[in-house]
Formats: sequence, C-alpha cells, structure tokens
Amino acid sequence: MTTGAGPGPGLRDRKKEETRLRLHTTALRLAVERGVGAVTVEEIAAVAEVSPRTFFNYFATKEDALVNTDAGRAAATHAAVLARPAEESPAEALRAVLTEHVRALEADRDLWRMRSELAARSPELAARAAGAGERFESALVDAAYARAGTDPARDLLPGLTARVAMAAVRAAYQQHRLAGQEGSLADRLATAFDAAGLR
Amino acid sequence: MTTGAGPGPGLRDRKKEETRLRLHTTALRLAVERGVGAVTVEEIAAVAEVSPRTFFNYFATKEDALVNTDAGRAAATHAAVLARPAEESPAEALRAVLTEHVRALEADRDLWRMRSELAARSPELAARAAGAGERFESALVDAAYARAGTDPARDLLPGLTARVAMAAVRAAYQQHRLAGQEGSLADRLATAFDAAGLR
DNA sequence: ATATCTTTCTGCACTCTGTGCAAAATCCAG
DNA sequence: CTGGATTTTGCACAGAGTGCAGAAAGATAT
Repeated sequence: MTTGAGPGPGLRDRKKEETRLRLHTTALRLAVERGVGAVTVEEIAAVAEVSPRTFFNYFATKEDALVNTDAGRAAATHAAVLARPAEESPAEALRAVLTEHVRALEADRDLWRMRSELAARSPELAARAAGAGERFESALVDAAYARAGTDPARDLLPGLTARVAMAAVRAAYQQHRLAGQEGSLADRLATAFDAAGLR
Repeated sequence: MTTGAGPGPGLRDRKKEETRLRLHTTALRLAVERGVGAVTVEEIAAVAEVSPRTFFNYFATKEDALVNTDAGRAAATHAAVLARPAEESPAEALRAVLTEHVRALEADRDLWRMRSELAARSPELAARAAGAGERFESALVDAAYARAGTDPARDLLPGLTARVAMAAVRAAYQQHRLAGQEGSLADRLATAFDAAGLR
C-alpha cells in the first residue's frame, strides 16, 4: 500500500462512494419529478445501474437514500468543534464551526433545494430530516460539553449554548428560504448569532 | 339529541376513541416488552381484538401507532400563545405557554417515560418524535410572528425567539433526564429561560 | 319493532419494502 | 497470475401498507 499522493482511498472505496452518491442523486431526482410515493426502489436501482438488492446495501430504507442521513457528518462536526483553538469560548467555537458548515451547504445549492422541496412535500421525509437534524444537534451538544469539561447533569450552559446556536441556524435558514434564497446565508446567520447573544 | 350531561359524542365515536387508544397502548406495551422491530401489526391487532386491516384504518404506519402523533397539540399551542395577554412580550408569552406545557407533560410521567425509552432504542421512532417536535416548533414560530405582526422574510427576531425558547426546553429536559428525573422540570426550565436571556 | 341509511370492520388480493443467505463478479496484494 | 477479501447479485421470504367490495353494526324514522 503506497501512501503519499497515491490513489488515496483506492479504487474500491472510490467506486463505493460514487455508487452511494449516484443512488442518492438518482433517488432525489426521481422523487422531485414524480413525488416520493410514486418512486420505487426498483426504479432507483435500475436508473443508477445496480440491482435492487444492492440499493439496500447502501441505504437501509428508501427515505434514507433521499435524506442521505450521513452519520459521519455529525461526527465530523463534533471533531471540528474540539479542534477549534482552546482560547475560544464555547460560543465562539460553535459559531465558527456552524458558519463553516453553512458555507459548505451553500456550495451545492441545487442539491439542498431539492431536499428542502421534498421535505416540504412529504411528512415522512420531513420527519427523517428532523431526526438527522437532531442527531446533528446532539453531536454539537456533546462537543460543547467536551470543551467545557463539565457534567451535563449539573451544568446547563454548554448544552443550552449549543442548542441556541442551532436555533440561530434554523432561524437564519428559514428567513433565507422565505426571502427566496437571495443574499448570503452566512451573513444572515451572523446576524442571528448576534441577536441570540452568542459570543 | 339532548345535550348537557347526555350521551355526548355518541356510542359510535366513543367506540372509535376507545379502539384508537387501545391500539396505541397495546402497541406501546408490546414494543417496550420486546422491541419495536420484533412486534408486527398483526400481533398488535390481535391483542387489541381488531383485524389487521382495521389497524390501518386508525394509523397510517406502525410507528404512528407508537408515537400517536397528535396534530392537534401543535394547533392548541399556537392558539394558547395567541391567547396570552397582549401586553406580554413575545418571549414572556412563549415562556408562559411552554412552562404550562411542560407542567402538563410532568403529569402523566409514565406514558412519557415509555415513549422516551422507545425513542432512545429505535432510530426510526426517534425520527418520528423529532418530526413531531419540529411541527411543534413551527407552530410556536408561527404564533410568535402572528403576535409580532411582522413579515418572517424580513424580521428575524420572533422566529429566533421562539426557537431559542424551544432550545431552552430541550436543554432543560435533557438535564432533567440525565439527573434521573428528580426535582422539578419546570424549575429547570425557568433557569434555562433566564440563562438564554428570554424575558 | 322494523325498515332503512350510514359508517365502520373485515377479508382478499396485491405491490412494495426490507432481510438472510449463498453464489458469482470484482478488486487487491504478493 | 493466483489466492484472499469485498462487493454485487439473485432468490426466497416475511412484513408493511392500500384498494375494493361485501358483511356487520350503529343511527334514524316511522
């Protein structure tokens, strides 16, 4: 196994990621076109050129393929919070990480729009998305306590701060959506953080 | 039809409510006993003494029977916020309504514990619960904007305030859970509201 | 009490989701 | 190229969820 600037993840893992992404985007596209309920796993698999059985090797349920519930992202965010400079306050660290996260989301805007649209149309999906959001929030809360080094059963503040930060994200995002996705989401988020008293 | 202390809803509707509740509690009990995945709709229906087909006349999915996703509660909360005295600030109104809401939850503690336990064990259910929570939060946000009378696309504050209030509820609840459900949840919530700067 | 109308319950047939298992195909290392 | 590891696939199957039409039961009027 040559490391360095070599093949990196290796062909096998690269293919796996490709397939996962292809299934996700295919599912998303078909569902947007004709509605979540009117799309079958069989179709998705066929368009993505894998067997139906393989679909379930990547996603446990049809909805998972649409939400792309990535357990790794929550973990990555957790790590990112811990990686912030030690002199930053919890609020500052959370703010920095979430701002970065939102910037990343703004990058592939189209994908995000499709997801939002679907969630608005399907209660089933909205629930999934909410579940994913909650796991994300939990990761953030854990990270806040890890930075503070205090006991969650006694110290309210870190958890509260993390949740308020998420409240700011949601508020900023809703405003952004209602305003037709114009302007910078990151700017709106900064305003929301300030208004929430996070610093 | 004599009103007053009369038959009220009528036999038919009474039976319907009974059946619904029986299915809900049966599902909950079986799921707690042997795990969500190991219970089939067929069993639930059999124990509740209805046909499997009838189960689906009451709940669209097996999970719905467990979460008993009550759309009315969000609406009731919305109304409650609007019913608060006009001189209260948005934050005060939200605080009062949420405190009352939490007090009501503390009342039937056992039911709540079963639900929490199930949600902790089943990601599927956790997602449902999160979805219900989000609908609740949305109702609160709507109510805040209705009180403020401003445009959600322009005015960030009411939505942010409502979400921060929910953040306080979640933080207080988590602490309460981690502390073994001892003491008053309402008191913890008051502390959380203060710490979040809501007044 | 009887006849009639309305709503609910139920059985049946069917599609789709999701899982376990073993064989085939594919990738990787030496 | 060869042997070992992983991934893909087909197959069989149980359970979820739906549409439909007839049976059962509550409601209503005479």
